Amino acid sequence: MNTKDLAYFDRLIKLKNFSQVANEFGVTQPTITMAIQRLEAEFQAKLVLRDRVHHELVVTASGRQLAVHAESVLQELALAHQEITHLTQDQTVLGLPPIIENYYFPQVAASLQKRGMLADIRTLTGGSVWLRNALRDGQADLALLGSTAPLAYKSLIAEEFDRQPFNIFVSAAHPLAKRKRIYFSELKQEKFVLFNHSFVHNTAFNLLTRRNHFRPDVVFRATDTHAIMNLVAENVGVTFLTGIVDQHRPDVARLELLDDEQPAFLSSIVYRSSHVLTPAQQQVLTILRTTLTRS
Amino acid sequence: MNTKDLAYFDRLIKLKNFSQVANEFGVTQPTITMAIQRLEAEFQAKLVLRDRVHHELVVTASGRQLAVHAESVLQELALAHQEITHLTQDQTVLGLPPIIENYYFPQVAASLQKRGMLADIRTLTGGSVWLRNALRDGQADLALLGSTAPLAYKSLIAEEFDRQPFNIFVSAAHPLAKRKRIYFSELKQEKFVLFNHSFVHNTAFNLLTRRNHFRPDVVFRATDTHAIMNLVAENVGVTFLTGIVDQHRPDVARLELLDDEQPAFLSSIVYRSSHVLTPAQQQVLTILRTTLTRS
DNA sequence: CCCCATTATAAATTATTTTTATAGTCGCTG
DNA sequence: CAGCGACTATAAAAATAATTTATAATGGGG
Repeated sequence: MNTKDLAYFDRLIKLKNFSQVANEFGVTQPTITMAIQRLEAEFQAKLVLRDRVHHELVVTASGRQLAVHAESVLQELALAHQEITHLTQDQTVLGLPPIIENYYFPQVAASLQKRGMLADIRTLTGGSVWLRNALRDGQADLALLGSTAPLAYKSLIAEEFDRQPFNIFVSAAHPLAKRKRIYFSELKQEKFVLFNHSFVHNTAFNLLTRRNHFRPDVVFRATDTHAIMNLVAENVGVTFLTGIVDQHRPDVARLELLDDEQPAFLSSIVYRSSHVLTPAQQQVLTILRTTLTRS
Repeated sequence: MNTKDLAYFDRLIKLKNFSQVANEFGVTQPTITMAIQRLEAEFQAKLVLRDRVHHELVVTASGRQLAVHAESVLQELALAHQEITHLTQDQTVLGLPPIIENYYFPQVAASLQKRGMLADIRTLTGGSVWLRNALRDGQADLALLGSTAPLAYKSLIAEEFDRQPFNIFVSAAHPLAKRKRIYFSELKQEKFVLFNHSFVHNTAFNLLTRRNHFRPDVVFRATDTHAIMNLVAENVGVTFLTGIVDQHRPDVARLELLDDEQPAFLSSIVYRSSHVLTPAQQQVLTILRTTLTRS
């Protein structure tokens, strides 16, 4: 079977139009007709029904079933391409969420530089949720990810190396600024400045708001710690971040949370279980482990 | 790309000999040479090195990486074939471990028969561990599985419907037969007759022996409850089974375990998350749910 | 040195896919 | 209701791709 046929089929399921699929792939329309016929012969089943009455394309149960597998076959092959490209170029793509990039990466970078390995590393920045997908899709080979619970995905191997509590940051001008510790429930009336949705902070934050039965007033979401801190300093709102971002700013105060069973920010080294690490990637992994794991 | 090439490659990685692979597929040797060259061109990387000196075939890092994905592509396609065959024949293959087949299935079968659906169901018998693989590989569409912990596999959906403690069964002639309850540690000196390894009972049993620091004297392993019970009745050994197998035999006594945090035998309805259920399979699922879930 | 077991290469053959050209279906519209 | 437009199907020809046949190349061992 030709994987091209699966690619045609995959698009057909989505576009529901033979001619459009043909266009997208730069082939003629009968090519798609023939491809589908080949698949129908191969699997001995009708995959799509041409319902001319309601002029739409109906995907049969078999078609839906094949679509599921076609997609993962194509995904698997794309992954193979990505990984082998990185492999032959002896390049390592390391995914880093901004908080981790700021706090943990400098030590790692120093260690890598000493061994002359920093040049072979490309970093990829994004929220932990987004990076987890990038890792799965082969855009990254290794990643340092944040999470609120230990990462347990069959396709990924995660090695936790740190665990930090979340803190509340308020402007020095804020009435709460003189407090050292606070219960989350005391923040019901506050305005919040938070990370945008692809960050795990939200998972933890949502857990706490749910547990304390309130709908937080989120006035702004940003992608960058500094941006958030600047807004907090200006008293636009308060924020919810890990202690490690503490920049010792005189205009922002950090408060610890007093709640029981608080969520924590776990940091892990993560890579695909299906990924064959190059010697260089293996070395990067070792350096990450030795640099980050606190004894 | 042709999946045939991946199949050739997959075998080549294992056999490490072009001619043998050609033989297995009933093609000539240059076919394999060409297939590998096509893949090497496609992925722009050497996949195997022909080391004539030590006359063996060396798989490169890229080759190993591709092998991982090739295998899962082929597996995915085989699965698609299986599932679509079941789909078009409107057949449901239901996996049942023998204990569940004996205890839970009769009620289900009655319910299915009433709706005239029993004929479209083929059952597949085996230990829970074996059946889980059969389910993954598409040999079964649905299964009732036993486990000691909730089943959590990304590729499978499991709905727990019952939870039973494990019991000890001894011959009526056995000194322990007059007891009603017992600690597992009291069985250190006993001989055991158990299920063979593909049953979850062993997971639970091993947990208890490890926790109580002893190496059990397992005199026999069988695949069938009746066989085990007969051996127990003959005082060949004692056994470790769920209470539900209780056949109210006068020659065998059942003892409850007094240990804290005992493992339990969980029964779940399981199916592949990637599987598109036919209306018939959907119905079977509903019947399984309503029949098995105790309110 | 020749033979054996391997894998590679090239040309011929065979198989498969794609294109070109055209037909069929159905709904819509004047 | 004829004709047009938006679809998909079919058949023959053309273009590609895979496989075979025949033979070469490589290196080890008798």
